[in-house]
Amino acid sequence: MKQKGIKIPEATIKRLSAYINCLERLDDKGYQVVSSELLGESCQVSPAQIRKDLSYFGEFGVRGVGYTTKTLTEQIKVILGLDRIWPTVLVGVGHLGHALLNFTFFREHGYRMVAAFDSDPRKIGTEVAEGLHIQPIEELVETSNREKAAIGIVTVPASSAQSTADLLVEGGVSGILNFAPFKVKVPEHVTLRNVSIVSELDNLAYLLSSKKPRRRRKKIK
Amino acid sequence: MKQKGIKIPEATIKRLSAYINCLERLDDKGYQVVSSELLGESCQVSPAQIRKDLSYFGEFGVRGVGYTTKTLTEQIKVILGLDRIWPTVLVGVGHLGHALLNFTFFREHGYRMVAAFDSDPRKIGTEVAEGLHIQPIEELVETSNREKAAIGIVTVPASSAQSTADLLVEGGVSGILNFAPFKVKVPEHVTLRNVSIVSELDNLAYLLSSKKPRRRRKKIK
DNA sequence: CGGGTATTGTGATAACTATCACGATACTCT
DNA sequence: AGAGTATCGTGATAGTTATCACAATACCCG
Repeated sequence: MKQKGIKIPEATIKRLSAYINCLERLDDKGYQVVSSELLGESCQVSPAQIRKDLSYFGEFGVRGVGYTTKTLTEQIKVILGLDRIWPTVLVGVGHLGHALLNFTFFREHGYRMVAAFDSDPRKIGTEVAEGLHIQPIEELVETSNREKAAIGIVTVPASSAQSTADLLVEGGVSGILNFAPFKVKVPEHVTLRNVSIVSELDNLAYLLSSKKPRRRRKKIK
Repeated sequence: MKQKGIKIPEATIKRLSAYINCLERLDDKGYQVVSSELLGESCQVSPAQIRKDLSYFGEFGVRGVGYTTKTLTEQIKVILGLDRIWPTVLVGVGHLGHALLNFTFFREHGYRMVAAFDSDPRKIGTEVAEGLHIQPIEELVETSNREKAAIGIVTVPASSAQSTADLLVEGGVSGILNFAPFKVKVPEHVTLRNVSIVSELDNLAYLLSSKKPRRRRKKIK
């Protein structure tokens, strides 16, 4: 067992999140116990990597046997802090925001969408997910504080990303997940993560253009 | 200058993509020339890191001066393969798919959406972006081949992610960007990248729950 | 109940990535 | 034109992350 000020690789955390999904899938398939090899195959990570990742946090398996699927799932959720409810607000209900609000995975992982905001007056009041009505930006700070929002999701255009982040900070959130293609700045006590969809595509483009020169299969002449 | 079979860190590619955005912003602000320090400040990367990243691909700056903003932007685009058009198809026009189809950034980076597919019969024929009408899944393979699609974006539910990927491969794409929370498998000649939005949020949850115990500011009593 | 087998947990090692420090060099100004 | 200054490019170094190999150990079976 470790976890005493030792720093955990970010990649490990990312994989832990993936393990949850794979474990749930394996559980559905009837595996009550999984080995690191089986889990590794399922989520395309080496068995050693999985064991190492888990070893940062304790001992969860039984030698010679493997891991109890359901138990391990629960334990990883505890590690990631998914054993509690995270009140979450979202700002910017465009298509992306709308998609996130209705993403059932979130609810399953403990994120509760407590409010959604948009600056477009025409959208105010619209029910965007069950029981969730769009509120004007002006109510962001007050509502966030009242609902004790812990996480703010930013899905506004780049031009208003910074002002949105500022309001969320004022609203008392501890973490911000930013989808806008603009590197916002937040006070030190607020944790920030940026998701850059364009960057992912660009990465793909790089791999395609640099790696393998390969031709499309044509009709055999 | 390098770039001769030397492997480039993936993180470098990710940053290069970010540099483009920052450079364009700085250009808008009137900077015709930028130093690694200025650029670094703008995109929150150390100056040394920027120079190192660029050094993998050549020499783009002038000692004592800096980089010509517009030129560097163009050169990074060449590095990433963004100096050409990438015919792209998208499968699964839910909210997320819809958001991506209308994301203007894509067009600016050279991705041309040539087709969109969905399995819902009610959506077929709907114009989802300018000049782009939703087609049935059944036409995926033929259309992709005809349009010489290079990239396929998967925004379908997890349950149909694998079958969608299979069709895209059959349709001749070289790369797949998968947003579904399911680790699809593709033949070796196809490059795959997964984007896990849940994983990003989980990462945030982990940081929040493990790092700093901090209390919400209440009214001063 | 003891040997055989499977599979974990982890220290050691290798591979990768970022940071640092400084030589190289182009522009500026007198 | 030469000294001074700014800033790049990069080899060396430090730090981080993944892989490996094997000791530890729990279950199975006769």
